[in-house]
Amino acid sequence: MLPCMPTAPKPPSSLEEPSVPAVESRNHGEAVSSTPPELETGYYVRNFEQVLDTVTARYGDLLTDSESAYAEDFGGLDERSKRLYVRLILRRGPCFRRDLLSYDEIDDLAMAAGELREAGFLDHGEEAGLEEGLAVLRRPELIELVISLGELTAAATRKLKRGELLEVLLRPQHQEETRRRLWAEYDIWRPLHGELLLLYRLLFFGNLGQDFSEFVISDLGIVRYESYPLSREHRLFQDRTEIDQAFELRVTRHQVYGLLEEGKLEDALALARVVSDQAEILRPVARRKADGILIRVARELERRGEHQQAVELYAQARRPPARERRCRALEQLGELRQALDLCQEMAASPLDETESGFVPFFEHRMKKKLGLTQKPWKRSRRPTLEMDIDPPQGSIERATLEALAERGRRGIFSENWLWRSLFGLAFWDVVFEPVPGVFHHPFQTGPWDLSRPEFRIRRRERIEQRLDRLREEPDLRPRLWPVYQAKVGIANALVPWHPELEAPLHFALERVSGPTLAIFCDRLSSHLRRYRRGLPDLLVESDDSPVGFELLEVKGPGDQLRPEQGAWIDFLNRHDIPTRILKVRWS
DNA sequence: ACTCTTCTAG
DNA sequence: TTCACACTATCTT
DNA sequence: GATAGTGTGTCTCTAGAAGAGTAA
Ligand SMILES: [Mn+2]
Ligand SMILES: [Mn+2]
Repeated sequence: MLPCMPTAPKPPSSLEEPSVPAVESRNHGEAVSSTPPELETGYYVRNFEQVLDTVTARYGDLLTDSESAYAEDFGGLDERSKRLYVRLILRRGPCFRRDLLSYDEIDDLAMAAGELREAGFLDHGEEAGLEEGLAVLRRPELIELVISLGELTAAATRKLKRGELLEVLLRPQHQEETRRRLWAEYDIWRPLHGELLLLYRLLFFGNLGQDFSEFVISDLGIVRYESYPLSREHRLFQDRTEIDQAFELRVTRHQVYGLLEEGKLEDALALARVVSDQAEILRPVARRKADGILIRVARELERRGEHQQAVELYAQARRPPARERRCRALEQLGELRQALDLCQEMAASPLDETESGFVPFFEHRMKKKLGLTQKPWKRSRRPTLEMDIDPPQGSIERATLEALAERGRRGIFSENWLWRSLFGLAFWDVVFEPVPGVFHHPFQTGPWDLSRPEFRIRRRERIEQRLDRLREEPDLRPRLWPVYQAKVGIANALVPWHPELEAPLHFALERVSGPTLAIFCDRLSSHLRRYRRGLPDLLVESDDSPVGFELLEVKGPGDQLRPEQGAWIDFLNRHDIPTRILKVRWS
């Protein structure tokens, strides 16, 4: 791990604006924003406070005293101290060297630090681990420190890398002296309560993948979010238990991944067992997270040949591929009967296409091994086309597209993005409809339930109506093009806006009819997470197709069809949208 | 002096 | 800070 | 052909500063 940069880059000296601003179309060339992006001084404090205030207002009754005090005490600081605290707590740290800190907009760092220390928002980091403290030093200073310990000569340290220098300093016999010298020679500052802020972030965003930079990139127009009314009366977390579970699960996941990285499977397993014990009582969203941890650890157990333990963890996880993996692990254990039973359970109610695709052959294999059948396994056949192609230069899909074009068949690389985009455009207003409880903060690219079956269920009427409309409209352009024009550039989980996608989108809009699109949207809207994968690679013109085009899933040598892909191919053919596998051979 | 990586700020 | 897809290696048939 | 493991790009921004590593 590399050190945090101990420096605080100066704000860029204001560059001279050219008197005649160059005409630059940023943001995908939508209307030129006339406002030169500029943020007021201390903008980051305002954003910070907005998060604290929102969370306090929405979750105040569920917060502990110390959690509430965090926001309240912060509010009591003066502006200077707030700025310093936010500057530091938002950086990687966790420790900083006083001599390398400098912010133009904070006039008196010492005074700010003094107040922060008094209010319990800053310390000298002596409690921090030595490793974290040492992270504030650059390589030359580490060398100096190593030499001062008398362990190595200057010459001997020359070639050592940063990590090796740290290793020397962290040796048990040197730790005490290293620690003493580090804190004697450097004034180290460490902002406190990062863990409380993490909780506030989780409550504000509902995840930890988003952070304060959302405010900035949004204010600057770098990312444009759709505007929708927030549901203030609906909380993402219903009670304290739910908050704790969500938070704990994220912490645990982080720990588990770290442990597995270090090869400490036993410790990871211990954590996984704790998760496993409480998996039953988790609500769906938390349950998914828990399942992810269980599956990850169980997978590692499988690799080590610990199939029995893997089976136990898989048994507590719901989401795919937990059952498939459990079947395979049971097979390894020789528990063929159990494997078959589980497999038939899956057959009765598959959770996704990996499950329904797995069931047939595995069931057959178990029956064969149990002596319940003799028949050989026959794979289901799908319409297939073969083609010889020259060079594998670039992607095989592109090469195939060119080869088809040479034969007078124009097409585009469509895969998942095209159909998701068309779905997103055709249902834009439905997606952003303010259904209660699905919009919690201003930086969402879609409603909270977009990927789940609830999306369809909760908007049943409107979705059915829209599908009916589509079924009446041969030409999609009058409906979708205006949406495209109006919304281009606005962040939407369904719609990527790369400029180079515009041409293929046009190509598709000229050829895909409303009734055809309705077939895709019907399926996608019913359970996006389940159906967003596996769509065929190419959309190609076709004269003898009832819909004017056909879809092709390109398969090179050594690439085989995945269950989700097979499921889409079968589905589309059932609905009279010609879809084939195109096997490519090198000529 | 060079490339590569990480981090920050807006 | 994931997820979907493809490629490669290895073993089995 | 089945399976596991790995690599790639990814609409969750991006220019620029500075450090690390390397080589001459
Ligand atoms: Mn593909
Ligand atoms: Mn393909």
